[in-house]
Amino acid sequence: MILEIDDNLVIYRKDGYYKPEFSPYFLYKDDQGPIKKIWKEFKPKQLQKREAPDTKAIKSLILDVPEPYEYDIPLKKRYQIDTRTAPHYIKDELTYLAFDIEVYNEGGAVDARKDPIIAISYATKDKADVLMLSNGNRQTPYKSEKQLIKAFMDIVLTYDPDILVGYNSFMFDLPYLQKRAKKHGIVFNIARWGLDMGKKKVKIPGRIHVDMYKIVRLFKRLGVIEVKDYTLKTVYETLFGEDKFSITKNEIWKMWQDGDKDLWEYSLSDALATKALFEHFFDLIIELSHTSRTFMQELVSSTPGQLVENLLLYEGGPEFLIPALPSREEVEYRESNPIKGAYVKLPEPGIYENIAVLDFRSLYPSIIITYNIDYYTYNKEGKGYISPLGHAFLDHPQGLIPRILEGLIDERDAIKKKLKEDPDNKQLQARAQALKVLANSFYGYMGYPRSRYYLREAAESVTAWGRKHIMEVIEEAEKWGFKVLYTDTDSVFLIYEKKEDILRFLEYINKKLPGKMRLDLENFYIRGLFVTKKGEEAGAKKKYALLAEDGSVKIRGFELVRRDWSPIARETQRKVLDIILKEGSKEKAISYIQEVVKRLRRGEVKPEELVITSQITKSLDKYDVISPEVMAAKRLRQKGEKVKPGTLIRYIIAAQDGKTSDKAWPYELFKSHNLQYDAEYYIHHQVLPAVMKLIQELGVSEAELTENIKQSSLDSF
DNA sequence: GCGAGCAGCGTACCT
DNA sequence: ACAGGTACGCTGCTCGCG
Repeated sequence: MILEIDDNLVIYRKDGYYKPEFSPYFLYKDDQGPIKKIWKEFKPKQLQKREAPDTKAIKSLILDVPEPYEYDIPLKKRYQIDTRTAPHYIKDELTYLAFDIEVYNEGGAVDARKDPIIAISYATKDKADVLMLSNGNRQTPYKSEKQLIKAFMDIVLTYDPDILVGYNSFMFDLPYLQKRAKKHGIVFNIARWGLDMGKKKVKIPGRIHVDMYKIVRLFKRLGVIEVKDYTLKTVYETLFGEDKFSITKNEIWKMWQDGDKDLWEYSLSDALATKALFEHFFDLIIELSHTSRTFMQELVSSTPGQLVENLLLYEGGPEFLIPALPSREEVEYRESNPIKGAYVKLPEPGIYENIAVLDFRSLYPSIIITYNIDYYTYNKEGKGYISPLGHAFLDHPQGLIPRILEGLIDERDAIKKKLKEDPDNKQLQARAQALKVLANSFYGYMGYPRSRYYLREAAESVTAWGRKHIMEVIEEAEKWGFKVLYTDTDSVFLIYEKKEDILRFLEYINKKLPGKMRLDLENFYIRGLFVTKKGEEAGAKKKYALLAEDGSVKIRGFELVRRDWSPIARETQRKVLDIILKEGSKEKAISYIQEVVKRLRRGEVKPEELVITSQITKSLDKYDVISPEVMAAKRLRQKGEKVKPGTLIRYIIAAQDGKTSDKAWPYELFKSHNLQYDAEYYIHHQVLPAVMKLIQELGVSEAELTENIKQSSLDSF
């Protein structure tokens, strides 16, 4: 079992490592036809200096070769393609150790130059412990930070795990350990064979380093999980539905000084939670690795686009000529010419009964397979399937992406069958999920400007066929006498009288659909709500709530699903939606809203309920417009906190003069400065906007509600 | 100098 | 750094008024 292949083509197994004999090549055409040229023969001097041929260097050296091909394939990929080497992990043979460090810091940003490590926790399959640094109040075996770090190194080297698991360990724990060790004149080395770790990147030769933070971000992009932020606590709690032990981070230093047992508990809980996350996703990590032909170490730092590319290179490499990566100019050109996407029907606002939701099963993958849409089947002479935009795709031979997609979908169907007999089989579940998320990523990759296999004509044909098919369903449904409430991309909302009519309609449509395409019943709903756009008569797209027969409520788009709205507004909206869908009581909805307004005016609402969360996406100085989250972020930075792209800012609007952004304070500062919240802001900019459109559908006018609110505010004083 | 109206930016959502 | 379609808050500008 190969654990990892690094960029220098060193192959690591559990029992050792080796470097295979391998001569990478590129192709070029001349009068004689295609010729294979070995890289190191081409310009020996420049290239043999390096362990790994640098594809960029090669590219610049072969510009004078007529029609060069496949000169930019990374060495590791070239090796995988030519020797048919792909990951095959065996779960039961892999050992792992999760870990986490705590740092002493009395305020401001944590700084490796001054702040020592005070605790290191770890957890393996059957053991967990905390190594805590001694202090005046609590004696432990670790009298110095140096001893602490060495003890942890010993634990790793003795347990000898194949996989080292952390949470944000790429960016924090491992570099921090390295820096602190260096300060004490030792090398932090936990490699398997005594090799040094990389100077820049954190590398642990012989082991796989899995940073669960990165995995969580990848899984979010793949649509595997849904989390509101990426802290270990949030992710753990969303996944397992139970509270994780936590403490206030800026009290860690004090807790350590006091010898507080809760710090020990907290440190342990971080290692245990990291381990739990890893174990929860272990099967899926392995299956995604297998399916995308991506070794686990690479998978950890991959994007969905890379996974798709790896699979395409591996499957197509030996047979199809691999297209080169696009130049910067080409990427810019592609970016400035986006392709037309899906069709969304404008809904009529209102409350409806008896709604059936139908949707196409894997719409874009099924279109790609059915019409054989591919980089290699695109035909300029107009032969084959003609898309609604007039682009042609040969009906045979089968293209690379259609072939791969069909393989993924067929295998998934086979696994689904097996799962019927063995429903609790975790490995099969993970395999089915891996196949699904990968299949769903291909359309995006076709239209991804940096893709090797980008083809505008292909990507825009996929969406054009998608629009055509959904339009046809709308037309047919109307012919059948159904009211078509709403459609978005691949789903159709119909109002029905008898469920049986819907089933007959489905059967009729499916008989007419070509190839792999299929329309499914998603569910029947008792009641549904569509609202207007703010301040307009027209319906709002991508915003609705549906009450299913089992009492569950499906909510899309509303403020209550958005993290950049405060919990108080979201919770009030959720409650009002519930009242509307389940009871339809105007009075109850109004009195609930009044209660919330009163609580806000009386200052009874806790700060946690007022926190608005928003992400910073670029460097703080690059913002031209200072929005509330940017202002709050600047206040954090002033205090010494690091704010980078990707940082989530949690802020509260305080009662003071000025623009909204002037009043935006980071949650921590809001509390430590003993600020008051701006009740009127939360009433008029959060709670009321969130519920107004809902109760309008119940026939409550804005005047009626504000009148009630004025009265309720009088009552409260 | 001031408020209303609006464009553009920015974020997070839906499929 | 896999796609496009959409809603909506906020800032900061222009404009009309005086």
